[in-house]
Amino acid sequence: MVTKTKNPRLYSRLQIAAQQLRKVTDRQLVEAAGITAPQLGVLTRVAAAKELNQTSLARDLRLNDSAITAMVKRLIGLGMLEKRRSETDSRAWVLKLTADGQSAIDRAGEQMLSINQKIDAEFGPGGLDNFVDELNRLIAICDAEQAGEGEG
Amino acid sequence: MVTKTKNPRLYSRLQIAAQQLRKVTDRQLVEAAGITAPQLGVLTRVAAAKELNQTSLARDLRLNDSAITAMVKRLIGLGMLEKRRSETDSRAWVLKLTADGQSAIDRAGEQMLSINQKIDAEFGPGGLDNFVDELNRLIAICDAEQAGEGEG
DNA sequence: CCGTATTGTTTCACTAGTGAAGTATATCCC
DNA sequence: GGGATATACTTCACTAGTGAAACAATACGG
Repeated sequence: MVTKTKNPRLYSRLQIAAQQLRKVTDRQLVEAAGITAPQLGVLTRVAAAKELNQTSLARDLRLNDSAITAMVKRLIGLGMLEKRRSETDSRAWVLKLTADGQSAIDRAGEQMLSINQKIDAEFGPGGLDNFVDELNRLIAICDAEQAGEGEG
Repeated sequence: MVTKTKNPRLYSRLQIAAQQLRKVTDRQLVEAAGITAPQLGVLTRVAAAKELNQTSLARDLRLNDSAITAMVKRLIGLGMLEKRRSETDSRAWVLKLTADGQSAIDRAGEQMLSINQKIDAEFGPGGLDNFVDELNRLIAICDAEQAGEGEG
C-alpha cells in the first residue's frame, strides 16, 4: 500500500470534532444562558455592531442568507432579537437585541464554560493559537477551491 | 484586557472549517460519484464489514441511531444500499451494498479529489498527522466532558 | 429618466444531525 | 418459564445548514 492519502481521516476527524464540541458547548450554554452556540454567535455580532442587516451578518458568519432568515426567526421567537426596517434602505432590516438577548449574552459570558477550561488546559495558549492557525489555513484552501470552480 | 480566552475563536473556526470542507468535498464527490461525503462514509463502512447492523454503524460513525435510520433510508432510496433482517437477531437489520453502491465507492476512490490534493500539499504528511492528532485530543476532551456530566 | 443589473430578503425542498419516547425482540436471573 | 431489563430500531419534533428561485427596492448607465 503506497502511503495512501490520510485525509479522509482528517475529514472525518474534523467533522466529528466539530459535531462533538458543538454538542457539549450547546449543552453547557443552554444551561447557562438558555441559547445554543450558533445563537450566541448571532447575538454577540448583533451586540457588537450597530445597524447590522442580515446580509452583513451572513457574510460575517460565512453562512447562507437563508440560514440567517431562519436563525433570526428563531431568535425573535425566543424574544432575544428584534427587527426594524432600515431607514436608509427599505429592503433591509436592522437587527436589535432585546433586554432578554442582552442578558443571555451576559449570562453566557459570566463564567467560562467548563469545556473551554479543559481545552485551554489541554492545549495551552500557544497550542491553541497553532490549532486555530491550522484551521484558518484549511478554511483558506476551501475558499480558494470554491473561488476557482470553473477551471479544469 | 486580561488575555481573555481565545477558544470562542477555536470553536467558530472549527465549525467554519468543518462546514466549508464538507461543502467543497460534497460538491466534488457528488460530481465524481453521485453521493455526499457522509453517504460515502456509510457506504465504505458497510463495504468493509460484513454483517453490519445499524447500531454498530452508529457507534462507528459516532452518530445517533436515528441519524442512521434516516441516512440508511436515503441510501436505500438512492439504490445504494439494501436491508435484510438478520438471521441471528430479528430486531436487527443487515446492511448490504448494491451494485450501484459498490460502483459509487469505486468512482469516489478512482481519482483523488482536488481539495484533498491541495490539503496534502499545504500541510505535508507530518503536518497532517499533527493536525489529526490535535483533533483527536479535542474529541477526547469532549468525550470526557460528556461522560462526567453528573458531577459538580 | 428609464431599463437593466444588483442587492436584501424570503420561501421551498432538501441533507444531516440531536434527543426523547415508543415498539419489538432478546437476554438474564430467580 | 416468566418478569424485569437491555438492545435494535423507528418516529417525532426540533436546530442548523445548503442551494435555487422568486420578489421588491435600490443603483447604474445610456
